[in-house]
Amino acid sequence: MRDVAERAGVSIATVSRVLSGSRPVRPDIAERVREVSEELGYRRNLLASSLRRQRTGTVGVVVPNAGDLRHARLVQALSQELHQRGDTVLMAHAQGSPEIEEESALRLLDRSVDGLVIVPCDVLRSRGLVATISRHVHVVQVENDVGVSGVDLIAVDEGAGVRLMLAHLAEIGRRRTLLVVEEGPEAGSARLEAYRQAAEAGRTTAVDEPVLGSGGMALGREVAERVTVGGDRGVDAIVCGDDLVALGALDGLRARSLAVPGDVAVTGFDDVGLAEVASPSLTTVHRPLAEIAAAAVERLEHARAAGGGPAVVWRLPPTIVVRESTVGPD
Amino acid sequence: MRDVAERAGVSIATVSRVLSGSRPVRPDIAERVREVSEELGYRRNLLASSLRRQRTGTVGVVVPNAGDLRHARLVQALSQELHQRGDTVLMAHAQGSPEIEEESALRLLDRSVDGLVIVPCDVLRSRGLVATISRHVHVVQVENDVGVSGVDLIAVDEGAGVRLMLAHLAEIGRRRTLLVVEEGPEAGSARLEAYRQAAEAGRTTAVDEPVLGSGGMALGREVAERVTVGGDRGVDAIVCGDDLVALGALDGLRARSLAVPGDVAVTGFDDVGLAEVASPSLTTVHRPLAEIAAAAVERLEHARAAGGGPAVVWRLPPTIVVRESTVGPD
DNA sequence: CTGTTAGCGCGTTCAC
DNA sequence: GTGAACGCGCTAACAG
Repeated sequence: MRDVAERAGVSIATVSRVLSGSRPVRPDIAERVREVSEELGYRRNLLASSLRRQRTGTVGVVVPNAGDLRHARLVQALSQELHQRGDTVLMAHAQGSPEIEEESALRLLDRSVDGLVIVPCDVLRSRGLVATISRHVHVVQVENDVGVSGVDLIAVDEGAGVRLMLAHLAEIGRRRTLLVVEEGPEAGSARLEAYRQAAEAGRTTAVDEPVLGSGGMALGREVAERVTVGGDRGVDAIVCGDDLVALGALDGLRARSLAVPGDVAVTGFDDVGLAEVASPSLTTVHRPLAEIAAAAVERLEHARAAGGGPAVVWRLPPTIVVRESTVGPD
Repeated sequence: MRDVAERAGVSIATVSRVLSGSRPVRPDIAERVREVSEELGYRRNLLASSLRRQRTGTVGVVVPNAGDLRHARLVQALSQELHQRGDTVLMAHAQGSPEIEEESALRLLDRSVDGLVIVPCDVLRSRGLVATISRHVHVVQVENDVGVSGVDLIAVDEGAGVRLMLAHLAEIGRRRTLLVVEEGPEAGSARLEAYRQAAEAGRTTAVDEPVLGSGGMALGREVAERVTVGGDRGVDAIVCGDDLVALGALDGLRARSLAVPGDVAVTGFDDVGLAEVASPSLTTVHRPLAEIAAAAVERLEHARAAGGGPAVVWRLPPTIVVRESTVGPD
């Protein structure tokens, strides 16, 4: 920076002002400074800048598992959004372990991130971590709520997703449904609740008790292999808690030579890459990751500008994507 | 840090030495310092440390598209590997555009990353960027080679993958193969070449000219719909350039009510999540992402320790994962 | 082994 | 509008 200042015949402070745009500088002089720094290939050292300004222009992103498509897409959306605002992403992934999550998150803190968005990997065991870091930096939780007061939460409105799907099914004359969701305190219960309410309100008919289980694809396959399909007592649509389970269901039905959606419709949840490559492609609830990312960044921006303010809880409405598994040729 | 020094009755330098472990300190004193800093909840400011040491403990990772499963898994593997070494990941994704890639990478440079691993998004148009950044920091390219001398390259040995797959097929009596790959200067040609050589050497029979095309799933579906299967002139295995194409092939064959692998086997390439959820599950070439990540990190470590040294080109051998689409029940 | 001091490269007070 | 000097928090070099 000294070199640039000398070559441009100005002081080092002027160079700083031109390059950071922190204060007005005479246009001709500014132009000259820019030329010289271009010429010398000079770039300011953001480390020094950050140290001085107490702001780094970096945001920490912590996800349970970076290799999972859902989180990968979220990171992508966040990264894109942050890039636009001139920020850089410091990424960490918990590898499914609260211990690693904690260590990673603290490391990001040590690097003085301006904000942190985290998908807590365990609703219970991540709680202390979120409480701690939220005392140092603005934190926004995504998806999972660990229940620390004063911390933002951005999630999708799971209940709305279920209602949307049931409405679609009702519209195409499928009211004899079976719900299959993965167990877990997280999103499953909200969906279950919404489903039960819909059944009580008569917007769908719960042919059987909802199936709770685990095992991803295997769960769906298993259910599909034993469910009674068609007729007065049978099911005409299997509503799955995520796309992977739905894939399993498709597989199980195929093994029985049942047609989808001819004999029975199948629906998923997430729409993060699996649904469109399934065969038949899956009608599914689309998780609005771009909107989630935008909302998270908006909250960080807000905190930066307005300081504190009360925490918010935003449940964003998902949309539904209709594909072959409910209205297809079969 | 001053506070800690005072409370522990030592100098600020001693605190630094204890916490960074840069020099031996008397054990009792060290213990006391650690206690005090724990007590005060003190954590050293890595920004200041980095500024002083000219090393940040961060590594930049640039991928074409963070939402793509292949790159997501790579980032995951890298992140894991780097976490172990105590490093943090600064992530950027190019969103498919060389311009954004360039801007992102330069930003990472401005943040003084210790090293950079990049999957160049365009073999031609990313060249200048790689040349530029490699003058400032140790760069390791992954997958795509932009052809700048002196820059490491870690990739998978595509030819070996094809040979492995053809050997497996031959072993189960499938020699009448058809190759279907996506066009592109990148990996496709290496596979094509390996295939042709195998055909000439009589290790497989190319029933027809290899199909080059684009469109992912649609490409595979289209080929499957028109290919002649079985008999003296037909195909008994479709070898696809990636799992998505293979998925399309499965779909196309299903539409014709042909059994996989009964009537014809299908194989993929990548094994990053799609192959195991396909139905039937896909026999595929496994891209060794963990090994690639480990190799990349090893190179960075090497550069850190040994300084320069000549650049390396490592083509890692893939493995083959046998699933239902070649040896299944059908 | 420990303390003192200088300075990493900037942004920001102040005076002018 | 511009320049000089201080300090962000830490580590490296030296002296003790």
